[in-house]
Amino acid sequence: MPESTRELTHPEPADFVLTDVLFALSDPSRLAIVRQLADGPVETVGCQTLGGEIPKSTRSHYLKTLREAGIIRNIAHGRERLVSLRTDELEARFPGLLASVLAATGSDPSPADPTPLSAIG
Amino acid sequence: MPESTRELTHPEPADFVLTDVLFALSDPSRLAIVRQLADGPVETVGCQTLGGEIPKSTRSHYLKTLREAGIIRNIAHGRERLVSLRTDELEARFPGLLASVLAATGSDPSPADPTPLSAIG
DNA sequence: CCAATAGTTCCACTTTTCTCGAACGGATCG
DNA sequence: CGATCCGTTCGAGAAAAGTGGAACTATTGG
Repeated sequence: MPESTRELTHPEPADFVLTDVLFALSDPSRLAIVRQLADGPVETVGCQTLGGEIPKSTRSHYLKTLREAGIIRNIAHGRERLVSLRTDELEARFPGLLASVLAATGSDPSPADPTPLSAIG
Repeated sequence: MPESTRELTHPEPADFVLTDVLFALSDPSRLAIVRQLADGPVETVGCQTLGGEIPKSTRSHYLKTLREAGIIRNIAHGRERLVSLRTDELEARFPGLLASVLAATGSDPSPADPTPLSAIG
C-alpha cells in the first residue's frame, strides 16, 4: 500500500515567498520546532514529539504555517506523520537564509534562557 | 550645536532578538524600505523618501518596527531625520542574515516588481 | 516670535494572528 | 467492523498588528 493517502499541499521552491518564510520563522514557538528538526538526531520525526507539551491543534497550526511557507515537509506515514526540514530546497531558493537563522545564538527569548551576565557587557 | 536633541531609543546589538528581526523583515512594506536603504545610492536618507507615497504616520510605524528590532538607525538631524541600515551591527549579531535576505530575488510580491524572466530560471 | 516643516505619538478602527476545545477522517489492530 | 490512535480542520474568543487622521513637539526661517 502506498505510504500516502492523506496528502497535504506543499509549495514548490519557485513559489516560496521570502516574507512568508521570514514570518513563519519569526515566532519563537515555530522557530523552536525548526531548531528541533535541525538539531535533532534524526531529520524526520513524528509530529507529537515537536514543540513540547502543547495542544495538538496548536502544534498542527505551527506546522501548517511552516509547511505553507516551504520550510518543512509533512507527509503521511501510516497512521502518523513524518515532518522534515526542506533544507536543500530552502537553500536553493534563499541561499544562506536558513543557515544564518539556525546559526544565530542567544536570540530566542525562551523561558529556559539564563542570560548570563558575561554575554551582556 | 549637537545634531541630536530629539533622540529615539535604539537597542544594542547584544539585545537584538532574532525573532523580532525576522518579524520586522516579514512585512513586504517594511522589507521594501530595507531594500531601498540597501540598494540606494546613499545609505542615509531622509524619512520622507522611503516607502513611496504613504501617510507619514504609517511610514513612521514601519520605521519604528525596524528601529526597535535593530535593523535601522533613525537619528535627528536638523528638522528632518536620517535613516540608515545598521548593516555592520546586524552582521556582527546575526552573521549572514541580512545579506541572505537582501540577496533573495523574486520573492517579494510588490506591485512595482517586474520579475524579469531571466531571474526565474 | 510666529509660521512652516518634519516626523513622532495618540487614538480609534479594522484586520490578522494566536490559541485551543471540539468535531472530523484516515489508518491500524483486535 | 468497532475501538483507538494520530493529526488535521472547524469554530470562536482573545490578543496583537496594521492603518491613517489628528494632535503634538522640535527645528528652522523670516
